[in-house]
Amino acid sequence: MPVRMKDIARDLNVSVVTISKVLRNHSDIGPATRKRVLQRVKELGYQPNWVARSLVTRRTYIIGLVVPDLMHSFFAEVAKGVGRKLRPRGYNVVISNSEEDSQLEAEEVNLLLARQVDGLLLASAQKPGQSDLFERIEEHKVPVVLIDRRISGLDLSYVGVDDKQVGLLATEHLIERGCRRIAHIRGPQISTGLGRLAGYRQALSRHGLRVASRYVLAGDSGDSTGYEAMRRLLALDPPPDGVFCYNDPVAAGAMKAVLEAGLRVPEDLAVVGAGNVHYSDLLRVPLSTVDQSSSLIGEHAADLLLDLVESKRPRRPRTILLAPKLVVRDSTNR
Amino acid sequence: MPVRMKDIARDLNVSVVTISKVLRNHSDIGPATRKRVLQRVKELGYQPNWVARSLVTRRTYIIGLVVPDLMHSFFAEVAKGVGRKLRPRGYNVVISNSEEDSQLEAEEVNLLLARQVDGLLLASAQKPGQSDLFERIEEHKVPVVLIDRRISGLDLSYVGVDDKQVGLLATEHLIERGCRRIAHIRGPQISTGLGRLAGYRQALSRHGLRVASRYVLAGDSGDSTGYEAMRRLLALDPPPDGVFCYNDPVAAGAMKAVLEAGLRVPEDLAVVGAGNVHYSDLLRVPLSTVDQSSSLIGEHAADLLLDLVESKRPRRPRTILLAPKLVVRDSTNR
DNA sequence: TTGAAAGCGCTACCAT
DNA sequence: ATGGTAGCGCTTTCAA
Repeated sequence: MPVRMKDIARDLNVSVVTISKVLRNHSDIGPATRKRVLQRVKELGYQPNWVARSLVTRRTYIIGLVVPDLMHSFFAEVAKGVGRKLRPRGYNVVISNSEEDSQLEAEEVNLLLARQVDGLLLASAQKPGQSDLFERIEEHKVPVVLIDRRISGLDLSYVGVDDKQVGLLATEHLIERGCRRIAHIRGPQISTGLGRLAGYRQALSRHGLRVASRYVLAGDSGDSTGYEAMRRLLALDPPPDGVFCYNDPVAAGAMKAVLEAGLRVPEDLAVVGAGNVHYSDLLRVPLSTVDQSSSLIGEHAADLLLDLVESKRPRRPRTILLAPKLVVRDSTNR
Repeated sequence: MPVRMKDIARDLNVSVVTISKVLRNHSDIGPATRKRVLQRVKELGYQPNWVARSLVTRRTYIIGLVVPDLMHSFFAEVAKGVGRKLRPRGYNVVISNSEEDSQLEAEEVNLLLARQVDGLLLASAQKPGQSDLFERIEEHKVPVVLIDRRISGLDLSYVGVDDKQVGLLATEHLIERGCRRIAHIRGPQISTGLGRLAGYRQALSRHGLRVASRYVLAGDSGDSTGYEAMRRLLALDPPPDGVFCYNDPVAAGAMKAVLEAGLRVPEDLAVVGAGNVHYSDLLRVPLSTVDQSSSLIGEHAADLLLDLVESKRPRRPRTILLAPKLVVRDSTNR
């Protein structure tokens, strides 16, 4: 039903090959023929069938982007950055949501591989050594760039921020603002969560503060866990006077719990998040946070991946570490 | 390099057809052969090449989802709902960001059509009659379901809320809370923006309030425009004592402007948004809004589309209108 | 400058 | 129950 090259070729009494060459700006075509072909292509509104083309070229111009949660606007922003770079180059992006589940993630990646994607952008929920996912990717020889989360022991390209630095910046800021009982609501046991935790610990010990383990609570990455964790922290005696949260959604949830308990932010308890998602400025108390230049992460990752995809010979993995930046707002302004 | 059916066939001394049948659970294969095949498939980690399969079946199991802005978490939530329904059925979703630009949107859709997507989910930025986009889609015989925004004059399946009702609910709520000078920060000139505006007007006239045109300001859909628009509203004499905003991001921006001007929400000025995005509860003043069951919209749209895609014979377009629900929080609590 | 032939990896159809 | 043949729409190679 849709127009094929064959149809145009028949109309014009030329071969299919000629059409194909014109459409790909092949040089060895006479100007007259080229013009006739282009004319007819426009008349019929012909569009090449990418499935057929992909089968022979082995290039789909599809990039797979796997994120743990699109609702977390950090990842939406990364996705936007990725799209901004990839679209003008003719690529489409398939976005898969792993829901922070490594099993689901593996299935999604397998599907993407079966679809012959040209490359993979992965904010992985895998714990190290948890699966053979990366071996599969390796086998398929599909280039990968890790985003936001690194996987230890794997020599893959990576774009993200220095997470230890994130933890350091946030925690030292709290210390500098006079907090002395600083809690941390941790993230998952992946590079970001562990790195920020390490930064938190280092900041405390660097300033001679004790790391009280009861002040470190496991959460995961949503605002409801921030809320729950904060309620438990408030029940401690003495409660903390500052908290560094894994990310902004967690911090938003935590802040809600603090205010609900009748305490003031930042006077009674200062709060810092991480990620600088765009609504942080609009929260009950505008949230101090550590900016990760999310859309830049997406753009850099896309660039790195394009380089891998389009270079003929294998290239060494590269790492781009962006410097986190502290953004001070009211939630620590005391 | 990757394993093909041909390889397995050779190993096992059977034909490619046999492999193909086993993998698709075709009935007419002997249990012994089936077992041998499955065994070898597992050993080699074989995965069917979807590109090749698609070329012959004319089904890609890819659905295109076009949204104006992924960063607006309403659409991220819709996308999540869509994915939740489609993934278990073996579909992948290509998400395209049109950035509220109808030109860009048309290009994206064309690319998706060239990719032979099985169906299209479209939150369109097209103004009526603006382009031949829908004719192209029609030609390709690719099923479409419109999301959130309808296009007048087109008989296409649609899932969304009754936008006039959204405007009515929000505005009547403000009236009921004692507001008398009610402003509206409008959205773009598409069904959602126009519908909500109509609801706003109807609510006012129903209660004998004058619709002062200077109280209706054009915005588009982001928080920065909400902020700007609100500053202009506050400069009026008398300023409004209530405002209904096109959506939650606009409302968040508006609220920021109000508070910055030293006024109180809701005492001096009550604010209502629309969309009930998940962080609305966490804003400076928790935001009253009209819920649109965003992820349900995504799920229903996916269902409708699947029905269109998988039914042999053409089906009539269907419309699913979800009832908007008022969510009262502090921003109107007076 | 043009095109005939082969083939990408798979499935549909029809024999056996 | 199994497989040979043809073909999906395109590109690649090579000959004319």
